[in-house]
Amino acid sequence: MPETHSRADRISGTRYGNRPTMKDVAARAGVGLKTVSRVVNGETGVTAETERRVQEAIDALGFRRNDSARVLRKGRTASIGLVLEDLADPFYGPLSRAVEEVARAHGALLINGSSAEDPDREQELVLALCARRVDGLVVIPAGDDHRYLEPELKAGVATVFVDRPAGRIDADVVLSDNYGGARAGVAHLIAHGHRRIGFIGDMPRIHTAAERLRGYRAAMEDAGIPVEDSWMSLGVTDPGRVRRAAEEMLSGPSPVTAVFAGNNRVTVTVVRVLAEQARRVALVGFDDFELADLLRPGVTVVAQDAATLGRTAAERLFRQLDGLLLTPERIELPTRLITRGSGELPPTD
Amino acid sequence: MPETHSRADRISGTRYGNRPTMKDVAARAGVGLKTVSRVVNGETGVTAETERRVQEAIDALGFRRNDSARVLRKGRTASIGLVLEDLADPFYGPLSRAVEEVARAHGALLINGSSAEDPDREQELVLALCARRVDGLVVIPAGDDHRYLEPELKAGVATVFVDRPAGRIDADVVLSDNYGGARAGVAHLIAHGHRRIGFIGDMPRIHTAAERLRGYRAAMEDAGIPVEDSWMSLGVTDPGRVRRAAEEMLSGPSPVTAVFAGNNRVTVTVVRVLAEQARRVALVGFDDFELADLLRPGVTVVAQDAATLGRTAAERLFRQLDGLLLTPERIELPTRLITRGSGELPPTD
DNA sequence: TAGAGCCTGGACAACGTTGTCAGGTGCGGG
DNA sequence: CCCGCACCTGACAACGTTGTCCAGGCTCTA
Repeated sequence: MPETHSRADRISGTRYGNRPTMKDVAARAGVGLKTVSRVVNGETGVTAETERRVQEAIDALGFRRNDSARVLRKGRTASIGLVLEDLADPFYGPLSRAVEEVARAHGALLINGSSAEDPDREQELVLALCARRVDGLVVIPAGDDHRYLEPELKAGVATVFVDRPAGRIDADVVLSDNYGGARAGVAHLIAHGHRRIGFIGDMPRIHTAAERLRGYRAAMEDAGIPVEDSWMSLGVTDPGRVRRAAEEMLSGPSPVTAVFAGNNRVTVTVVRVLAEQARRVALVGFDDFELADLLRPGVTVVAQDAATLGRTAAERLFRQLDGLLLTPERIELPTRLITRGSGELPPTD
Repeated sequence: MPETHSRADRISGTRYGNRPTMKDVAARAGVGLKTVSRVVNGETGVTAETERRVQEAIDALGFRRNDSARVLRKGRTASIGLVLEDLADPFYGPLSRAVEEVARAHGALLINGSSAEDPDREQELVLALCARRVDGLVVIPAGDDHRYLEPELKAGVATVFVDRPAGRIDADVVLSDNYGGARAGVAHLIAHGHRRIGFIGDMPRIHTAAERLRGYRAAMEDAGIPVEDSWMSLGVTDPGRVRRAAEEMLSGPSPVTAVFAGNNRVTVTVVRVLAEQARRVALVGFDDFELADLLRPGVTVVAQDAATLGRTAAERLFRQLDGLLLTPERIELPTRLITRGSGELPPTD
């Protein structure tokens, strides 16, 4: 007989779902069902001898408690859901990990899904998670109307929004100071002598993009600089179009001498474009990214702390679950300007 | 009365767990329980009028099917588990996302957890996922003994290992050609005239690290170059120690003229160290990373495709679930050498 | 030695859903 | 006019677990 069993053996041998249950364990150990339950859950009131017998049966049968059934009985699932835009985006990795760590500390598992920036997909995911009866939700919203969550909130699903506020419902939200950060970043460029400053950002229907745009406008207005339309490119994220947008504002009738990039993906593409330019163009990006310090010049950024964002949200979620939070709040975390060279270049007309 | 309701209202109004059930919907609609089930699941055999009444009750009560109970009845959970090392590592983001996409295409959700490279934590996570009765598991193993999974495999939990093979059990595995990739990378350096080549990698108990080391040794042996101990640094990953290791092999009695970095984190740190050196040292890294092309010189790497790794594994998982795969297999994906400059620098003694 | 109290173990219902099956209604054909 | 058939609907059990409650046996004390 060969030493390795093929999967066919395994499946046909014991059909899927034919896992041993507490009943089977009880039968084998010659005890009652409830006694097995007690042993499995480490409850008191079982003789050492009985416990040994039960444990033996558990090991022999390869029994593992079915948490689905447990959930049904107990009400809580000890799992939380995280809905974000794209797990592959380096900004969300640390955020997700931070949420996971907090969940782990509370004995909960993390289910997560990517909305791909699509409101319908976000809703679909969120509702699927609610159907699974996750105890709580951390949501980085793609859509701007979350009334579909009303029944869930009523039913007691803890919910915290991150990075962008919820739309048309009253819920906790943890976000970065996008407006203040962008404003400071653009002011930094102005302080270094720039007046024709370009802005490349995402669609203004995305809250963060709108706020950063607002910060850009505010900084320009503070300095009394009228903004020309050709300096702004909104709703542009894919590399090809960002490239074109950057090239246009660099070569137009009143070419910019500096660029403010609305997020990390945009920044990276702009870096590429600027590297090809003959003249030196200043750059400040929103979001820090790895190796920004190793580029020549180093890239000056407005940094937000994704991990802290995630940790703060998750902690708030569990405080909700403990019944400690009564009123939805808006928590805004500060950003930090990190100067590395690209934002300190003087204008070259 | 204020327009916003406090969370206290919501919770005390309807206690947690007091969600409407099909029974409630049935009572309100004046129909039987099973009829509600039929409507909710889109089964046939319900009058339009009855369906309308039921739908009305559903909307009025904010009913949502409890998938936990459904799972209990049906046997499958339509969810799969992904256990990896660290979600925050840029290598795992795309992998995780790829797994998610495949899961989504099969109507399944993804639960994931980070093992933090700790075998105990890996086991804890895997077993927790099994207790939730995930239909399948994609595991990037941290440990090297997976016999604890035997009962689960017997019970029919589909399992695919990724990036590193399972230990002491017979299971599907999808991995990159670490040995061949490293060998090609080091051979590339040798072809450019280097003989004193350093290797900085992770602990050899990690399969990928061991394979890459083996590739390094093979390439050196192919060229008839005896390897000196001082050129190798194993089990080193945190930036501080990588830095020290790199500095030592650059300044020792027989200083290296080129470095092969065993993974992306090591590569990045080595780039930093090399940037501070007076003489030019060649570098080839295992794993590609964003912006590698923008550095001066661009960093030559042996690239593996994390997304393909994840997609391949997930697809295989679902084929297992469909009962189509009978024998565990080992699938090895090729790597690709991407030359960007750093690996083509000549030796400078 | 008898009664009280404690400890251990088991029977039973319930969690919310779905599969099975049988009952009831309306309609068409023989 | 009645039978049979198709169609719709609902009662009931079952999924695997946990909470409640009770029975029986033991020890301890008066």
